[in-house]
Amino acid sequence: MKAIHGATALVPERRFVSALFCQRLLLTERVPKFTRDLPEARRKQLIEATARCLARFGLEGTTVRSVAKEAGVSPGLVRHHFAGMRDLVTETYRWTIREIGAGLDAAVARAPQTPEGRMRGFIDASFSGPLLNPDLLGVWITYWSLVRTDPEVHAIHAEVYAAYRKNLEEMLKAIAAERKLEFDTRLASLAFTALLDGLWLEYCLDSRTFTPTEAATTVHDWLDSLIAGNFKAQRGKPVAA
Amino acid sequence: MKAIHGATALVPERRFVSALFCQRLLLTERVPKFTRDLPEARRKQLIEATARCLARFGLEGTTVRSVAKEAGVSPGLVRHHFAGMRDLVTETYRWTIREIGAGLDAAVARAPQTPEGRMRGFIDASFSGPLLNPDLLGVWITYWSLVRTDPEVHAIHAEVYAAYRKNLEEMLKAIAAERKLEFDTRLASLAFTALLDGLWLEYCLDSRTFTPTEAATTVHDWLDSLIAGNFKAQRGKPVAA
DNA sequence: ATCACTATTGAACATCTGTATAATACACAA
DNA sequence: TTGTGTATTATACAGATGTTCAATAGTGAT
Repeated sequence: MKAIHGATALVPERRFVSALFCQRLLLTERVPKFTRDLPEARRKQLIEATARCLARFGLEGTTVRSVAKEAGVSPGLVRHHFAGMRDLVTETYRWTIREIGAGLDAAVARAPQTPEGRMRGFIDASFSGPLLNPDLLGVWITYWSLVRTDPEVHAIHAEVYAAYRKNLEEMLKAIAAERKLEFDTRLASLAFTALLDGLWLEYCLDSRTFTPTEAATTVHDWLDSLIAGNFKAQRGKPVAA
Repeated sequence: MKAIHGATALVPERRFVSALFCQRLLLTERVPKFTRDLPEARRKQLIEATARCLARFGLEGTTVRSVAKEAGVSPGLVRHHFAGMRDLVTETYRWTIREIGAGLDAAVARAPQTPEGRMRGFIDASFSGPLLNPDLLGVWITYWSLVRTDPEVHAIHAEVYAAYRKNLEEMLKAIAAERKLEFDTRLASLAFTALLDGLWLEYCLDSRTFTPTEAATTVHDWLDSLIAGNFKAQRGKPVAA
């Protein structure tokens, strides 16, 4: 389906006019029509512009022209720095993953360095800061869509998500060892991520339903229950008819 | 971004050749180039074709032509039965919601008619049958995308999801009354839906990570814990630093 | 200053999109 | 069989899309 952009104006048409710029004008110096940038810096600008477009318009509304407009450059530049739109979106995927992962890792590192402390830091970080930005869901939905369509993105997803859950499983194992608990850490990490992601998804879809604090409380309570020894999932337990 | 369709062939080009058709040919009767259908029937065919396209190609790959091809009709027919692509996709949204809702309601009705029995029937139905079809996620992702973009779809979502959770909250209240438990049913239904939806999402994204049985077991265990009195979420409880 | 490099632009291209519309022909009634 | 309504087709159209490419002009080196 063709994209239906909302309002026409996406980004201020005029370039940013700095003091230096005005000074140049007064001194009748040459006014540059554009500024050159190192490829690395320009790539980052384009990636961030792509993320903003994905958040606002979804994959269908993220085009060479909308990204270029958002970044304040000409459409041709996109193809100069990336192999194509497909490449640009995939790179934006990788970039977003790294950003979020780094943020979570930092939160865990800041938390009290006990097994439980790290886990609780992870929970709180999941419902605060940049992860609570509903726009992030717009970007993430695109990735889910691509995970289903694009084999390359699917491979990236499988790898990243396995590491994500393995990391959590290690934390849960540490808690189990510390508290001398016995439970299936694989299923526990599965339940934990499902609860966390489900709450995050629902909050981003409609933030009026509950507060981030309530979401965090819900997961903390789940962890309380786990620590109290109430998690008893066993692999292969038959489902009630 | 423009859609990148996979293989060229989406649907068999040749129409279905029935025995009756061959008989007509042998008898040198007139061979109809197309068959007429009641608008209602044709609308349903187009809606189902749209759902298949959404599942395979996502929103960007679902076009007037791909839907028409999938349904085995000419592109013009789409506009004859629907106001436009936007209308067709929205109707497909409504249709999918009704299908799933009816399936879940039927499963609940088949279950043992006790508060707990209905709840467990709901859980099992969520991880069996048509809901386990990973293609459904492809359709659902489209809706999430539209919920963020289209105010009309957002309104539908808010309404449907509120009813969905209210229904679950009623079931939880019945359990609480039966077992004489005291817990915040709103937060409990929130946690339940988050756990359920999170597991469903992850399974559809990568079905090799765990089995549907394990997913159902996880939710059943959560319910066990609730019934055992371990759910103690209170509204406004401060989050641990 | 001048030069060389290349980041950047802007327009052109074929293709795909949703929509509009005239022509067609199926199915049913008389 | 003939006539009628309309479901259905086929084509046309303007606009949007990804990509290509020659021309331009910043920017640092000389």
